[in-house]
Amino acid sequence: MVKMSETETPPFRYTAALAGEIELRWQAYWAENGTFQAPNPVGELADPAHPRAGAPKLHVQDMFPYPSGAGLHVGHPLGYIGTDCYTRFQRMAGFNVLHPMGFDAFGLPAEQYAVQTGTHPAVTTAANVERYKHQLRRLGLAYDERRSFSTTDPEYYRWTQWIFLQVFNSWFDPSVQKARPISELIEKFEATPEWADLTPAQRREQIDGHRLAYMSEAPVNWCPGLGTVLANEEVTPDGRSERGNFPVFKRSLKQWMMRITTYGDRLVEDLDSLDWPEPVKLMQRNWIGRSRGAHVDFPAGSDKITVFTTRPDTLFGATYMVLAPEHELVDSIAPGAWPNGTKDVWTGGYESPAEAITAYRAQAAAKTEEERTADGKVKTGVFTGAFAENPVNGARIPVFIADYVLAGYGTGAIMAVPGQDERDWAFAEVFQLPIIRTVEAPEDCEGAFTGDGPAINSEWLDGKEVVEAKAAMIAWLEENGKGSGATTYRLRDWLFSRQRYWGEPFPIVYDETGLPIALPDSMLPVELPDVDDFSPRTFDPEDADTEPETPLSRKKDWVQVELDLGDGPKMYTRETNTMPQWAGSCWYELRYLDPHNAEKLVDPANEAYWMGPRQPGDSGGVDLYVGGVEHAVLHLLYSRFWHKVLFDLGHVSSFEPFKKLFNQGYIQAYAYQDDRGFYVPAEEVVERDGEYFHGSQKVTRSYGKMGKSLKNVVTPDEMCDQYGADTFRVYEMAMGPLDVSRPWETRAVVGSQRFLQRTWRLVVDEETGASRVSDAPLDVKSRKVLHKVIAGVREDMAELRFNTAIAKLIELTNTLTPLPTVSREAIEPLVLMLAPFAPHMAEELWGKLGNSGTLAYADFPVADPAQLVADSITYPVQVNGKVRGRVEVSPETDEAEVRAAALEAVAEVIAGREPKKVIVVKGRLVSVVI
RNA sequence: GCGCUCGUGGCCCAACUGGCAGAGGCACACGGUUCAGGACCGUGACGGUGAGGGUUCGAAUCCCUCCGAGCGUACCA
Repeated sequence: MVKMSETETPPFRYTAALAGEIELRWQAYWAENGTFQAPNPVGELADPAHPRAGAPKLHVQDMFPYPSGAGLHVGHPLGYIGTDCYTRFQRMAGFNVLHPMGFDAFGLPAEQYAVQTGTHPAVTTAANVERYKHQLRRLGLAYDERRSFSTTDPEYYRWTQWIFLQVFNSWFDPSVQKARPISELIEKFEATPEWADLTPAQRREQIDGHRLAYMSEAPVNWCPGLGTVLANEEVTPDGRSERGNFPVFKRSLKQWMMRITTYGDRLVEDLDSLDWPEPVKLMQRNWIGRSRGAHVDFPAGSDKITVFTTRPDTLFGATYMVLAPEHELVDSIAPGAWPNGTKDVWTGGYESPAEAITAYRAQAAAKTEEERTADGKVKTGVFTGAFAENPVNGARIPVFIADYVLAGYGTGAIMAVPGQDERDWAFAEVFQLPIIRTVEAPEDCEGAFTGDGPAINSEWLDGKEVVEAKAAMIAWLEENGKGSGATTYRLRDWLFSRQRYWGEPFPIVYDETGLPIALPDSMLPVELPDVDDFSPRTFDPEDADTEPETPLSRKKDWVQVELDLGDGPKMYTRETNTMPQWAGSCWYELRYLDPHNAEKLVDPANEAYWMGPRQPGDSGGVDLYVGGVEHAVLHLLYSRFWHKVLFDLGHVSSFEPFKKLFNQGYIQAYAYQDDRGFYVPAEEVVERDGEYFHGSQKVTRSYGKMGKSLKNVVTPDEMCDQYGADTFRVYEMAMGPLDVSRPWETRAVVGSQRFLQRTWRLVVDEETGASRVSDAPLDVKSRKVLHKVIAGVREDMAELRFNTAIAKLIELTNTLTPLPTVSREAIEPLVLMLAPFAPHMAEELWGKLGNSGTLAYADFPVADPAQLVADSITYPVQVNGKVRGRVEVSPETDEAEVRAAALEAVAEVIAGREPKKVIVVKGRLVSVVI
C-alpha cells in the first residue's frame, strides 16, 4: 500500500489522490459538455455546428460486453482502452470519430441467477449494466453515451424482431445469389397452374419452405442438462455444451432455422475484401468448409446411392462404397443373407447382414465422440451384403457401413478410393479390399497417394493431370446422366430457437393450421412477459429421451392471444421459444449509428456516412472492430450473414459489417497453489530466490486466466484507487503490443505512475501548484528529439503500436527533465501527445498551460520535417562483417565521399590490401570486404 | 496428427522489415538527497537473439531441420 505522510508529500504532487480528484472533475466535464458526442449527417443527432461535422469519419467499435455480475477485472478493458487511445488520437488528427459502447445483456447467467434467487433478470441486468457503466466511466473512456443501449431494451429488440421478420419474409434466389422479398416468390408461384389446385394451407407450407427463417423438424443438438437446444457452433467437439459442459444429444425436434447455408459462397468469397487477421479468415473458411467436386450416382439393385466426392478423377479406383451407419438406404439395400464369397472379416461374425448392421449401429451409437476419436486410427465397419455398380466401368463393388463416414456431411455416403485416400486405404487394409492406383505415385510412395500426377488405370482419363481429369470426368458424368458437378459445405443451417426465458421473443403467432404467421411491424416489439418461473425445464443431463419445455409456454394468458391480423379478431397461439444470445449482437453495429430512430433501423444517410463503401468494390463496414479471437466463428459469422440479408433487401449500403478486425491479446495472471492444491490469494504471495511463498508456506505458480476461483483477480477499481485511472491506462498500453497476451504485474504499474509524475512535475510546481513553464525557446538538440518523437508517435498511433508510442513519450520526458528551464515549445506537444493515454492529466495540464476548455479537438502535433534531418551521420565501418571504425559526415555527403572517408578510417585494418567490394548503405553503414 | 503464431538481458518488451542488438518499463547495484523508509535526481551492470545448418558483404529478421510454448482443428470424402 502506498502511504503518504501528509507533512512530507508536496501538496501538488501527482499522487493517486490528486489523480482521483482530477479524473472525477474531467469525467464530469466531458459528460456535461457532451465532449465526445459525434454528429450524424441527418436526424436527431445531426449537429452542423460541431467541430467535426462533415469531417472524414472514423467508426471504431469494441465487441460489447456481457455485463456479468462479477464486474470487470483488469483484463477486460484492455481492448476498450486501446480503442479509446486510438480514437482520441484520430479525433485530434481531424476525424469525426464514432466510438460507442453498449451491452449484450440477454443471456444465460442472468437467467440462472434469476432461477436461484427469484430476482427478475431485468433487475439483475440493469444493475450489472450500471456497474459496468460506472467502471468504464471511471477509466475515462470517451464514448458518445447518447448512443449506448442494451440488447434487452424493448426499443432495441423491437428492431431485432424486425430483422427477424425481414429474414422470415425473404427467400434466397439462387439465380442472382441474393435474398429477395418473399412476395416476389409468391407472385412466381401464383403464375404456375398447380398453384390453383393447392389449399390455402398447402400454399402456405410451400411458401414457408422457401423462407430464410423457417421451421424444421430436423436433428438438432438437445441438451437436457440445460433444457434447451443448441446451435452446432455451441457444441464442443466432444459433444458437450459450450456453456455448462453438459452432454448434447442429436434429437429430431421442430425448431426455427436460418438458411445461412445459402450464403455459403458469399460468406467465403467476401472474406477476401476484409482486412482481418488471416487466422480468423481461415477459421471461417474452415467452418464454412466449402468443397467442390461432384455428385455421382451408383446403382445398387433398384436403389441409387449418391455420393459426394472431391476427386471425381479417381472414379476408376473406387473399389468399394461406404455409407454412414444412419444412412437411409442401408436397410433397403441389405439382402436377407450374406452373398456367396463374403469374406469373414466383412461380416463382423454375424449370421446375416441385418444382424451385423443392427449390432454395428448399436456399437457406434454407444461410443462417445471421445472414444471415436481415440480409436480413430483403427477403421471399423461391416458389409451390408449389397453391391453397387461403378458407373464408369460397371465394376461390381461391395457396400459397407462405417462410422468414419459421417451422416451429416455431403450425402452421408462415399465412394472409397483407397489408392488416393488415406482413410480409405486404412479401411481397405483392414477389410482386405482391392486397391487400384489411378494417379501415378512416386516410386517410394507407400500407402495412399494424395498428390498431383497423371491419371493411370483410368481408360480415357489416362495421362491427364488431376485438375484436367476432374473437369473431364464431371463433363462425362453430366453427359451420361450419372452425376454432376457439385459443391458442398460443412456449414449447416443456423438453429435459431432456444427454450429459454431471457431472450428476444419471436414476433410469430400460429393459427389453427399450426403454421407460423408473422406479426405486422405495428405490433412490435413483442415484449417479454413477466413470469413466475424463469427456468426451462431441465432434466437429468444424461437422459436423451426428454422434451424441451419453454418457460414462456407456462404463461398461458400470454400464449393465447386475440389479435386482428386482417380478417377480424381471432385467437392465436404465440411462439414460446426465444432467440439465441447471438441475435442481439448480430446487428448492433448498425443501431449505434441512429440509436433512437423510431421509424427505421438506421437512416440510410447515416448508414452510408458511417459504414458505406468508400470506393468501388469496398465492402464498407466498421473501420476498426476490436475484440477477442474467441468470436472468430460464431458472432462474426452470424453478424456477417444478417448484414448481407439486410444488404440484399436494400436496408444497408455496406455488404460486410466489419471492414477491419483486430484481435486484442489477453491479460493473464499468475495463480498460486499450496501443497494441498488449494489456491491462495495471489497478492499475498512473495518471491524469494526464485521460489514463491504464502506466509512461510512454499507454493507453486501457474499461469492462466484471471478469475475468482484462482484467487488472482485484480480489478480496475483497485488500480484507480492505488494509482489513478491515467496510470492504469498508461500501464496497460505500455506493457506490450495490443494483440499480444501477457501476464499482469501489479508491482510494475509504478513505472507508469513515475512517468506521469515526472511529466506533471515538468509543468507544475509541486509546492505551489503554479506553472513552471517558460516561453523561452527549446535548445536545438532537444528540439530535434521533440520532432523525432512527434513523428514516431504519430506513426505508432496510426498502427495501434501504443507501447512504442509511450516509450517515445517517456524518452521525451526524460530528455526534458534535466533541462534548466521548461519550455512551452516542448511541453505543449508533449501534453497533447499524452492526451490519448492519460486524458485526465493531459486536460488538467492543458489548463495549467493557459488554455480553456477541452483539448479533445486540439490538433495533434505534427513534426517539422526540417527538424527530422540529422546534423551529421555516423557511419559504422565494417570490415568483413566486423565494425572496425566510424566516420562522421554531414547528411548531404555523397556516396563516393562516404566511401573514401570510410576506407581511410579503417586503413590500418585493411593494411594496404585491395578491398574486393565496398558497400555503402546510405544513412546506415559502410561494409568493406577484403 | 495437421494448420497458424511465436521464442531477444532475471521479467514485460524495442529494433526503420536484411544494416552498429537496445527505445521504454519492472527488478537489481552504487552515489546524491533524506533522521529513517519511501519518493526523487544521477550513474551502472547484465544478453549476442531457443539449438543447428544455409543464403548474403552483412541475419533477431529470409530458407531448411530440430526443440519448446500458445492458439485453432480433428476421419468433411
